[in-house]
Amino acid sequence: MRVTTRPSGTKRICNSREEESHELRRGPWTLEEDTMLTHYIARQGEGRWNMLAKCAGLKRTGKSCRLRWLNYLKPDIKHGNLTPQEQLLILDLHSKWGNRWSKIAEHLPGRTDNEIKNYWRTRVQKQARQMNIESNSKRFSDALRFFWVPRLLQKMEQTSTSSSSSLTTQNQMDVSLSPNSTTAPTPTPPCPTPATKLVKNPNLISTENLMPAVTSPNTTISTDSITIISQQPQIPEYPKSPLSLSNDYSVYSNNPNLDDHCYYVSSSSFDMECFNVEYPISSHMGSFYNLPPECQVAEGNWTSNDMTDTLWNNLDDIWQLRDIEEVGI
DNA sequence: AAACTTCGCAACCGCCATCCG
DNA sequence: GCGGATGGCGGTTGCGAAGTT
Repeated sequence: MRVTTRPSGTKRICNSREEESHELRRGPWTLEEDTMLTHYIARQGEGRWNMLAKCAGLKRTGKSCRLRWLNYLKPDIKHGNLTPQEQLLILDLHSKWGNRWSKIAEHLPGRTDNEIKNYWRTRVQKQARQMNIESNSKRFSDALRFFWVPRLLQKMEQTSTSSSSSLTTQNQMDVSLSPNSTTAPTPTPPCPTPATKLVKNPNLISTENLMPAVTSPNTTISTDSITIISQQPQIPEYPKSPLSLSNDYSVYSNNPNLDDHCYYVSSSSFDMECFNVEYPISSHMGSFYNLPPECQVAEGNWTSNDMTDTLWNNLDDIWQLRDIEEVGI
């Protein structure tokens, strides 16, 4: 099949079996086309897209109609920016499943695989480029864990404090913790996040034997993992294992019962105002909490080049310390 | 203000799996 | 079992908008 693009936005499909070679439109959909497609699906339902395209009088391929419907016209599609909760969930799920966009999209109601894929490529991978590292590398996943995730959690908190009732509607989250905590050395929160607290749910597994005692009011409980679980819909196969924006730390491999120790904060008792963020703190993370003042950045510019340079330098220090510990020097 | 660059995202493409006659 | 039609997925492209020089 030969395809020739035309300036008019249509292309001629030359097919030996289809000598009538009708014009097929390409490019952006017009309002009229959207209306035709929407009305047709409202009457006849979706599916059989090639047939649908013809019957609806659309000069589009079935695939194009399907894509337009699923990614844009379908009534339950959410438009607009991804919320911090959704972003966090994407980071989480991508760390588990990789580029399985449709699978990830299943856990974000109203969001399409295309949108998530675009988010990853334009935002997340951009960050990796700025840091001059591979987006699928361990270093980058560490960067996500140590800086991006806390940042998103901070945004979530800010959002919740400004509209505390919003959590009862969309995107209710659970935070699950792995037990592999180490006591943080009375850390100041990682930049630029203020300290937040974790709410323990007494109705669920007691964490007293899982979490080291907190040593001061400003101490955050630490963990190597944060899992955000979308509550709607409940999807059985959602992994309950402790999360892992990067999960190759030895503490994981040394703990075969990790799942047993995982605990969940019920969304019904989820109080964002005293929501406790667990920052990933390992024993070598002391330096992480002694970040220089320049790390304290204002809202909105944490991804600037200066910022990433600073963060990156600190991550380098952390990794060096980790390497030294692992090698036992 | 114009030229240029970067960004964000809708849409397309190619491949693969499944369905169905 | 075979082959065409269809649907679904992940990767890529093209273009308008926004930002920068």
